[in-house]
Amino acid sequence: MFARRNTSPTFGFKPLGDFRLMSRTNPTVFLNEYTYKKGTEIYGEKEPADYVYQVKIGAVRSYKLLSDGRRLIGAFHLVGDIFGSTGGGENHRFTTEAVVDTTLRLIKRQSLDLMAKEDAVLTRNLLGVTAKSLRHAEDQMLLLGRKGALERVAGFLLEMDKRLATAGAMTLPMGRHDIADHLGLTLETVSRSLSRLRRTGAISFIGYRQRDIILVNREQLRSLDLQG
Amino acid sequence: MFARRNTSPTFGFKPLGDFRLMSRTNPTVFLNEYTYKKGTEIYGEKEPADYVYQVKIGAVRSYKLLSDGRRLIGAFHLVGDIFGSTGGGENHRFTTEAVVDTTLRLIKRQSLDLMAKEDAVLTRNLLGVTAKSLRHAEDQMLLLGRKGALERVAGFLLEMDKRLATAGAMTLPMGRHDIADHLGLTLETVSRSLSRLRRTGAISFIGYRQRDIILVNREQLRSLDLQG
DNA sequence: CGACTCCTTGACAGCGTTCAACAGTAGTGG
DNA sequence: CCACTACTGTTGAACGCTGTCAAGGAGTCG
Repeated sequence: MFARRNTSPTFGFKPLGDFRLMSRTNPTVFLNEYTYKKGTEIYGEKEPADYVYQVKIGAVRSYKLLSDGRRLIGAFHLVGDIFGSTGGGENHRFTTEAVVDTTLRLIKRQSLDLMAKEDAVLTRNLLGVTAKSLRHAEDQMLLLGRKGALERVAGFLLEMDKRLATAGAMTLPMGRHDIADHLGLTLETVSRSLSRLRRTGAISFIGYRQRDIILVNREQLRSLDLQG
Repeated sequence: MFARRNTSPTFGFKPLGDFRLMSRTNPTVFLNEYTYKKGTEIYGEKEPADYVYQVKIGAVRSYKLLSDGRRLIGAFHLVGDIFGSTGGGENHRFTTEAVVDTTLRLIKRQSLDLMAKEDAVLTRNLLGVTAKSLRHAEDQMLLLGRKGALERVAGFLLEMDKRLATAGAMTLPMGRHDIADHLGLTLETVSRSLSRLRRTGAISFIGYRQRDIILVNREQLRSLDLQG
């Protein structure tokens, strides 16, 4: 159902200094860049975690599957986001795929771990990355456990608005199916919720592209998406 | 609805060496012990995170509320568990309460942070605690987003069985309402699911105490709780 | 142009919630 | 120690939100 071919990543070697995990005492961490075509797998669940990644261009989904095919997308990783860090664990806990054509920066985790043993700054940066993932997961638990469909979709739009932040309108990189599997809904319910938000004037689609969305009334969305 | 009186904790001063976060290079961390009566708050969401805690006796629930009163219990902390670490953040992200009369070990986070600045071992232990919380939250997302009621309850029983591990039977410290708010269900659905598991012979209650449960057929429970 | 993907919309079913009644237990105060 | 009350858990009935099934439109790609 969700089977994908695993295309070899395009190779691109390049030392770069923009990685947030960068150590201060050991600033010469060499980074590779790879480009993944839309839909290709970056790594699989339970595979050894050899790299940590940062999104340079594109978007990534990381998900878990139940044995009968049900899928939950734990997170979308957008430009600038760091993912693949397991917080010390040996294996990945999610499968990740490129949502669209995506370029990633890579750093070997082995060298990272060796450095972290003697580099408190780097370790604390790793802690920061892990803590950020934890905060997101905690909020997502509340959403999945206790919010209705309209609240989930409204909350998702507000989050994407913050993270994509392209003046006025935003273009969602992912389709309805991905959104549904992130919000614990079906794609039909996501579609109906979006239509309802459009009818009530909270959002607006641009032209025929159903992924180009304007948040017309953020206040209305926020009132739908109750906070703690 | 969930209002509780905040009883002052019983004071008990005691240096102890059993805290897993303990630094190797700085082994003289002094710990306090406090006892909280059933139902009392340990700390509130958004309060400054001044301490990290370890459960010595009892059980703790940590939860978030929506403004209309809906509650999601993100985690139960049982004997030995460490909680309250925010992974570097300044404020707590959950409210925590004692589920039953509970004794905790405390360590001042300020001293922890100061030490961690120069102590890579301690920082990596903090990272380990945070990573463990993250793993639990990730599994809980899958449960809340994609599992049915019976699967959730079966999975919960198996998890509690592992963590409580009292030969043969286990005594759940929390009531149906707490279980429901942890699993994203209502207490009625939890009760019905448990009754159904009892009727099908997967579990059994001991005497009249509905919190004393024997997992008669773990294999049956595992087949209900699909894994990835 | 045809096949495919993605999205929307409608009709209907089902799972879990809501509302309600009841029983057993624990807690409280006389 | 008992009576009273509150709390906890179970069960039933009806409702409603979301899922399932199905059809169709619009855009994309070869």
